[in-house]
Amino acid sequence: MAKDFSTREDNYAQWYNDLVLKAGLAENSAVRGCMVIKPYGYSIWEKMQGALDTMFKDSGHVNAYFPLFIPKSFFSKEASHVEGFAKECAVVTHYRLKNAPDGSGIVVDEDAKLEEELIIRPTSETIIWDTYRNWIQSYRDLPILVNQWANVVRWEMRTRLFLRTAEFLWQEGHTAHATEKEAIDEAMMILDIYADFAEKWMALPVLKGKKSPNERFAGAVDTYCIEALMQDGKALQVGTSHFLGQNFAKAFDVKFLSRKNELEYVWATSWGVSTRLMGALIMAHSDDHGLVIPPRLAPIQVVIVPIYKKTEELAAISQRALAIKESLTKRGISVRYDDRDTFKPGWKFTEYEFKGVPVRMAIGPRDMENNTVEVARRDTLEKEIYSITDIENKIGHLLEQIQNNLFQKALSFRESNTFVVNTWDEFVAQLDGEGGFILAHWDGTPETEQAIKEETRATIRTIPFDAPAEKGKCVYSGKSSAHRVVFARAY
RNA sequence: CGGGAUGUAGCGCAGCCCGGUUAGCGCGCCACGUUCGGGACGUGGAGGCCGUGAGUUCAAAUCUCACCAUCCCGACCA
Repeated sequence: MAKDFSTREDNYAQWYNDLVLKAGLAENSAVRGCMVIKPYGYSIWEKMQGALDTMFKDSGHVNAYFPLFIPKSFFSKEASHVEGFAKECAVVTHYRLKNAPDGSGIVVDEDAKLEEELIIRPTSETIIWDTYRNWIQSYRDLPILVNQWANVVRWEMRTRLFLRTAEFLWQEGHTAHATEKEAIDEAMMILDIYADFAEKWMALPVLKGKKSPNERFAGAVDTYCIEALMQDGKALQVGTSHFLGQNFAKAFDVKFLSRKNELEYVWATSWGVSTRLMGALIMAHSDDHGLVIPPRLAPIQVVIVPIYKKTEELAAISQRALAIKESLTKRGISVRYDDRDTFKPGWKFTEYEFKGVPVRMAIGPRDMENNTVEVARRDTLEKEIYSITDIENKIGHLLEQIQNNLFQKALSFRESNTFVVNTWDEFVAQLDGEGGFILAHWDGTPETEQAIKEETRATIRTIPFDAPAEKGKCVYSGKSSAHRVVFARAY
């Protein structure tokens, strides 16, 4: 099949990397740890943005934009927040360059040193809560339901395209509320939106739950998350929603007068998903033939390839193809008609397969005679001859079917890779074998979680909301536990 | 930041140990012709500061040192 392309079994990490590069999604840039997102990759991200943005707005949120730079002093106001991010911050110290006196090039002008260094945002809680102080005086100013689409920078040690880059794109929601309950409800509602998006758009089944204290966001009271399982048996955190309590309100002195005329601190949430979703999408569905993109996120949902020997044939085929394209477009399906004569049909087949286009149509002389098209679906690689009557509805249904099939496939993969484990030996054996989600008892202490992590590299991915009550003994300490949690090795 | 590996044409690699004409090969690219229902073939052609910088030498892709970058495995994280 595709040349120069690793298989999953062969080398999973290499397979992923090849896929991203060769399908034209992204590539490494001249800047360490930062990627160039190429047009095809970016168009998938735009689809994700579009769907999420609509969901946020439908639930009452509005978009705004805050600065890329944050004064250093803001960072130290929330103690655990600074501790969590200090080690990975890019810092701006000067604002001017000059020619080197010895003519060796451009150097930093030491006279242009900033009074106070600026941090390039790793996340925007601090600058936003500093701003909210001015926006909030009364309970009537609440809630504030703001989202921002932005880039952030975290100086990561080791980067991987989409999964972990020094600069990444994301959205971060920052809301302010009058009561604790309202803030928790908000954080939970957003988690539902994320889960809905993952399952309905990305065809990616996710577990919803709470993070253990060790895995909690720096500065949060509680972190809720959605967690997915990748094909190599490793977990990927795809989205988080944090209940921040009054931590940031206290740090930035954001108070409001309640109905009872009492001065109270504001309750907060923050939540985000990033271009890491691209990594999740790629790893969840793709195969050894290349990318597989769920129809609802595919920039091109249907590609039509003409097959002809002589140019005279092409005119008639094109007429047919363009008519089909128009009827599909009217039904809201995005179609590309690829009549380039510079590539052969076989080449195009492989190319679109590699790029994960959900449906491919071929129209040749036989089809012209029989009023048919050959339809190939990317998810199963099956081919079928369709009559062109009512083609737009048939293709519409097929796209829905593919979307559902991808979700079901991912779901059954997750189910068959979720294991109930009761002893430490089983626990270790499972991790060293096929991996997957491991349901095990945990005594609830950070010490045990830390010890397990050090010995096995596995972490508690989530404490599922729907975990049934079940008395048991911690796999590590043997102490009692009320329910199972989800362990896995993670990206 | 620790361990390992790799930087030679757009991509994948050979050459390096053992220094010596014009640095090769496959794919891709360009032109023309034959092809076109699963990555076609022929003929001709273009394309290289051998990662960067110092050094050793009459002579460096090749030897030495430093630096930079990338990938893999850890620690950190969305």
